[in-house]
Amino acid sequence: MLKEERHQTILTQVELHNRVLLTDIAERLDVSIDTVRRDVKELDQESKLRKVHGGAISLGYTTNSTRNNNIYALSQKIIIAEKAASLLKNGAVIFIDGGTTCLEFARIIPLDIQLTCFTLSLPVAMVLNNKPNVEVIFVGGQISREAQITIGAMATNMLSEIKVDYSFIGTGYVDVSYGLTDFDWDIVQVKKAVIKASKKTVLLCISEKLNSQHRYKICDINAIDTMVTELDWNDDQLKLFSSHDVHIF
Amino acid sequence: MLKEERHQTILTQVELHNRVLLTDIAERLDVSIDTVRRDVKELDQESKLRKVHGGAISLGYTTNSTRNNNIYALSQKIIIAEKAASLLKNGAVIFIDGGTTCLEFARIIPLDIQLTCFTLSLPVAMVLNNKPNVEVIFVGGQISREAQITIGAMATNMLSEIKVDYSFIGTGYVDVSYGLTDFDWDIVQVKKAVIKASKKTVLLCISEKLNSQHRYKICDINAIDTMVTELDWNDDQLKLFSSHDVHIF
DNA sequence: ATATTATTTGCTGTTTTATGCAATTTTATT
DNA sequence: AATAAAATTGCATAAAACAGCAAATAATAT
Repeated sequence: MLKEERHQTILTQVELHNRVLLTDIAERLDVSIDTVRRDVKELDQESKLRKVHGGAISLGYTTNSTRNNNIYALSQKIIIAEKAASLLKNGAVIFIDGGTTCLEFARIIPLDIQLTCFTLSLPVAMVLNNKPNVEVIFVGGQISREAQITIGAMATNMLSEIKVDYSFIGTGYVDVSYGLTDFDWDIVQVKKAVIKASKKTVLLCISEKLNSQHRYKICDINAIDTMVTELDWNDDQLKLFSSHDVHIF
Repeated sequence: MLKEERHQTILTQVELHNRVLLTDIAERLDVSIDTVRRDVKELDQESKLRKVHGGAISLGYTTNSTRNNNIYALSQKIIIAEKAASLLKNGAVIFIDGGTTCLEFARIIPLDIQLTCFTLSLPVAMVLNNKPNVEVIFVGGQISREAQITIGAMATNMLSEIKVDYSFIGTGYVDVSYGLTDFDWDIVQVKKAVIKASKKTVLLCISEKLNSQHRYKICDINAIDTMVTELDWNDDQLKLFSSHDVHIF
């Protein structure tokens, strides 16, 4: 039996049951426990699973609390959040969207800056509420279970009655020529309302979501005033956006 | 059973019930109490929960009262919450107030009951959002930092446009003859609006807050339809309320 | 093909870790 | 203060991890 086959079997078992015992694997593969131990050690070093005393567990199984997306994506979001935070001005009235990138942005807001923040995201509101100099105003309405934001007529209604200096939206899918899109109609509606309610709109966007589209349109690309990504843009790349009135950051 | 699995089970139980007894866990996992104690100790050191005498409690219950180090300190609130939950009917449209007692109530709502819940409390909304059969509608407005609820004109405005079957309010200070009071004017305003928006009002109240008053009046005692406390009331005690149209539970 | 080298595997003894039990101390409640 | 429950401590046992070694296997060079 080849090592690679064993590795494959172990990974399959881990995915299937969320956990395995070294003794079970050793018996099933008919190899010594030491071999299994060495296999699991390697797989652990390759970050394919997590080795624990007596066995191994699936990576996804580790925590149910803070959705531990991959670490790489998180670091990208933090880069974006830091860039966006540098745009903040004292005393501003802003809006912060839902989603993990915007949550990261909310977390990174300095404690000494004075802001009035509208939001429709429950986690964002919780985070902002711990900033001593931020006044939080929550946009009410029906709560979307997965997204943890308010959606629906009540939300768009309330949004139609407010005006903010800057909105920071973390919307999904951006195509230079077609504009911003999303796959959820309700979410598209609130995002449209948010953009309408803001004098300037800042888009927080991971580069991998560039040049992709979904079912429903939010707005044209030039409805965005500033786009923040994790990249350092060179002139060639910037040219793509040159015809649109978007500031790339 | 791997240690990691036990940890996960313990954490899940803590999230669900806010508190667990070491003896319960030991029985459920079929390990000795010492093992459970060691597990909980580790989880405490990892800040995944808070270990207390006899068990563990969920974080977020950092009630910074000095001697809240026993597992039964929450029991009054849980007794009230359980009583109140028994009043729930399938399909009802209800409102849930802020505060720790109401949060306890929200947590204890059975997973299988179908409800539409309005709330103005961020923690309550987060909890309800994890109940598969509860539709959550958040009352928007300015967020009160300490209370973690919405206050102000925006909130009372939105409340004036809704009507619920039952509201569960966890207001502070109750005096049989004078009525309900509180020391925060803004909170009094929203509570008044809530009572107005509900066909029936249920008051969740720890007995120690009975017969005390504060600056601002919320309503008369007979504006309350049902009062839930942690006590078993005898006839003598009930007589106090006999002249008012309040159902004591 | 054969010899040489490198890698893998299983075994041994040792060390570490996990677990349960009993005796003692601490804590909470009446 | 008295009592009962829980925490702590020390200890024994067993399981697992580890390190080193030698045989077996695979890879490579000659």
